[in-house]
Amino acid sequence: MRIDRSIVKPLPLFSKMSDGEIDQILSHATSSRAAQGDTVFVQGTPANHFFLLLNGRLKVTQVTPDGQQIIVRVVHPGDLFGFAKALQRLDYPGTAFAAAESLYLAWPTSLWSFFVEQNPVLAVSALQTIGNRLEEAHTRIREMSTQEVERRVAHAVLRLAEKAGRAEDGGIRIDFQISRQDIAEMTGTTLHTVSRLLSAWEGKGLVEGGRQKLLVRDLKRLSRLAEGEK
Amino acid sequence: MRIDRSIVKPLPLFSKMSDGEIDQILSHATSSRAAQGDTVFVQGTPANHFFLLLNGRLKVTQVTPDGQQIIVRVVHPGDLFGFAKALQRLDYPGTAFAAAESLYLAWPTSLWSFFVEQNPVLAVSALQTIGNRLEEAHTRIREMSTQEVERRVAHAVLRLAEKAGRAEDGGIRIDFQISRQDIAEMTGTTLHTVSRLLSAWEGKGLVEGGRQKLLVRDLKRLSRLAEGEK
DNA sequence: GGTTCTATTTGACGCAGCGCAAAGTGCGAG
DNA sequence: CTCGCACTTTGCGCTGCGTCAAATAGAACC
Repeated sequence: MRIDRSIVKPLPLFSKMSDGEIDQILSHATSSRAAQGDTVFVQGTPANHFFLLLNGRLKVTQVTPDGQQIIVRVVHPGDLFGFAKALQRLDYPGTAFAAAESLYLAWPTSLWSFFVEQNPVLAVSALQTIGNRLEEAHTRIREMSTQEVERRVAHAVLRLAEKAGRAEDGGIRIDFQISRQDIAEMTGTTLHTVSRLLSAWEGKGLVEGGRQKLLVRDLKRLSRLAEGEK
Repeated sequence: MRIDRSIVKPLPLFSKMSDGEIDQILSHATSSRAAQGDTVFVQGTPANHFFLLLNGRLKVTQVTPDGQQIIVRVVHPGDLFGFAKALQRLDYPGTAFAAAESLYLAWPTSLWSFFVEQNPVLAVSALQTIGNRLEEAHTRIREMSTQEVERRVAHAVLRLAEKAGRAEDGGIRIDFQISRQDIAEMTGTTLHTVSRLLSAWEGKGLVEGGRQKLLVRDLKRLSRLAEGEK
């Protein structure tokens, strides 16, 4: 399968690589399509591949031994994902599935060390990628430790708007299907509380709900709410 | 300043390097001592160095804009810390200070890319290090999302016992000064609740408290408690 | 040995948000 | 068009844990 260089060239991950290097890496990749609801990899299975999302949107979830689920993160186009091998793991720590029709590249994990050692720039980039992700995780921990639910949910919605927002008349549309349950799992609360909050916000004209849909009408006021101003 | 190779050789980070490579890296390092309470770096200041803890124990904290504090992590001997540069940041995201008399190495951040590109094995190791840290962060998020306070505190204490425990007659001593407040900041609760829990546990013979001290008497039962069995 | 400072304990009280339950609604399948 | 399912909304009662407040106890310092 032939993948065109121009597709990945704008991504920060590849920005410092020469055309030759990019081609070299792409020559080992296979591209795949995932329909909405399809899983890309499953928690606990051997981590045989690592991936790059070209298009669409994925949710990565973890299930605890006692059956509770959380959303670890949302994968946006351009993100590397599923590189468990770099985490010194043999299996995937979570399950990734498509929240929208998605297109992604896959490489065998066995090539990871090879790529990194061949191409130190990739190593530095990858390090930055994980670094960012670590920082996101710390942000989430900080929010969960210190903020009440309403602010956390507001922050989560704002991040979604920023990362997955599409301008629309009257606001910013979250560009994939997302349920109250999903938002609850991203913020450590219950779908009931999220529903109540969104209803309240809708009453104040901040957002507009819908089945698996969300439209942010007043970004400014939502931001203020997230910052703790009542 | 001359640092002997044998000090760092047993650390996983250096395990795959040749003596020559290790010497090369050490030749750029300076070693420092921090007395209890000293800060190694401060949140928001330019990240001019990255570090390796040889000895002692550090706490890394973050303060939120509204003055709330959380403990991001505890640094144990052998850990790299403060490599904000790899996180694509120019300043330190937190403050590190010594919870016990500590000894550490420091390198200018400007050498980071150089080291990584010179020495791909280091890159892979560093990636694994951050990967582990990311996983820890996710564990914490998962716990905060799904578990009630008692289990979270139990898990935190168990981790401390594992990473910083020293066998002692009658139990495992946490090997540095740690307050109820610290434990609260590690688990996202208040010092009051932690104090109440520890008192209750002490009554049941699980732990033994003290001012800034903690001794785990019954690891087994504490583990069961952490797993949710009452 | 007393004074002071900081850490810890403990009690009393209140409420944010969870659990439970039931009703409402949009959407896809047929 | 209608049926049925999955998602959402909303009400209500309860409780885990935070907040406020005050007492107690080590440690450090003079």
